[in-house]
Amino acid sequence: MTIKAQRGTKDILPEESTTWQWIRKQAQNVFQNAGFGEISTPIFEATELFNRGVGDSTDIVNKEMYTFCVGGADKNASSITLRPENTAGVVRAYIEHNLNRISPPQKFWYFAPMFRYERPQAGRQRQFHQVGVEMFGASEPAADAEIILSAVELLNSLGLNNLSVELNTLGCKNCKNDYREAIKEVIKPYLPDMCDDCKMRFEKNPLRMLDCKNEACQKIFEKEEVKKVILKDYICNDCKEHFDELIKYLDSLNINYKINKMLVRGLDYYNRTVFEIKSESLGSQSAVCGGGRYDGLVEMLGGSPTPAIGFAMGVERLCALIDKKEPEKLDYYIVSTNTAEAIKLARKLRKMNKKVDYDFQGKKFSKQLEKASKIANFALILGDDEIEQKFYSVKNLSTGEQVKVSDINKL
RNA sequence: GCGGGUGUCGCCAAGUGGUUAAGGCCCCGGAUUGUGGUUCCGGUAUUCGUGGGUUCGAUCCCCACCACCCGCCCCA
Repeated sequence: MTIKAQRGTKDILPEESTTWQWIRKQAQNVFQNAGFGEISTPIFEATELFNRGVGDSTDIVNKEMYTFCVGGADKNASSITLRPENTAGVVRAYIEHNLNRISPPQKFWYFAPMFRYERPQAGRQRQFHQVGVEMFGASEPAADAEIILSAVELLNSLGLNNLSVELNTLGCKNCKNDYREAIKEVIKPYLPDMCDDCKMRFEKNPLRMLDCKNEACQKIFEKEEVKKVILKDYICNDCKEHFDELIKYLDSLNINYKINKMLVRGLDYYNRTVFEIKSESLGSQSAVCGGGRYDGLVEMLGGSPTPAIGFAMGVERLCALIDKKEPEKLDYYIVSTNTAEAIKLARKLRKMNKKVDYDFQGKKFSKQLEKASKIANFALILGDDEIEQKFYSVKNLSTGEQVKVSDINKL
């Protein structure tokens, strides 16, 4: 039996890697132009970080974590977990390195693998990659706009212009509570008719009921008195103002968005602004980007109270939406019957920062040229005549035109 | 975790309970021992996801497992 890649993981081969490199480069441009610095945190963290950070009531923590006990019977045995998302780790690093000493806002971006033990399907793997940003120390609505803008800018730079942003506000500590209680109150009589998941959500995280796709549950949300509660603004004045201002910014930036009162999101740490960017063409795994504000998280993980906001995009899902990038061709393929000369020439040209390859297996001239035509823009012919008379024959492989060059620096 | 579908070469695929498992692309070699992308010729699966079972005999029938796909759940 040969060994295969683990379920839900895959190899990124050079062919596909071209597209990945491109995405990463676009992200780097867009984010660094906007003042984000790259941050890389370890792929595993103390399990407790996610339990506390992501939240005990989330599916991610309850059933999707890759958790290991290391240290065995040792007294120092500890539980570690492969990160299922990156926000908790970045917050941990922010606190650990006192990054609040930098004058706020502190802005970070990342491109990194994540791990969730889920049933794989299209657009969903056990090891997948997220590209995203986190920003600390700014509570202003303009910060929200800036974050959403950078998400949109990245998507645009990838050629994805038709995705719409869904937007909602969950309110702050105070009004979120009122809202939650009001929902529970009005739903309570119908609870027996709801699905098992919602019965559990009712206790643990009632707002999550709203994005249940179960028909019976949806019908309950359609009921007049329930709808009234959902649509009634429980949001406090501060939160409302925050949201209204954000919208003004988005309008002035001509960013398309749709307000979706049912948008809740699955991670516990969110408050106020939450948003999602979806694509029609991804089947059921339609979310390309998700994010929001998490003003309480830094404090909850032991830092000083610090407002924060961020988002993450699924790189594999982005890949599915954009056209494949062709790998760049070599500048030169050296066609030669003299390997010793070819190798020296290749070295020289590579030092001149040219992309160069050559044959060192003694293949026939015509085979070398054939190879050249597949992978390079020019064939650099270095045969006995050339070596003897000290020149190079340079053949343009798309036009067939061939010229003699005596000085290699003039290539 | 639940429901459904699929599984023949790197890729796309035909195929049948019975001696050697079509074809195309890609790849390799030759025609063309210093001029490619066209053409022509030739080569590449002891094997049909894996393991059992039924059978004189199974790629094709049955069972289990695995992987992938679609939906649910969840999320990026």
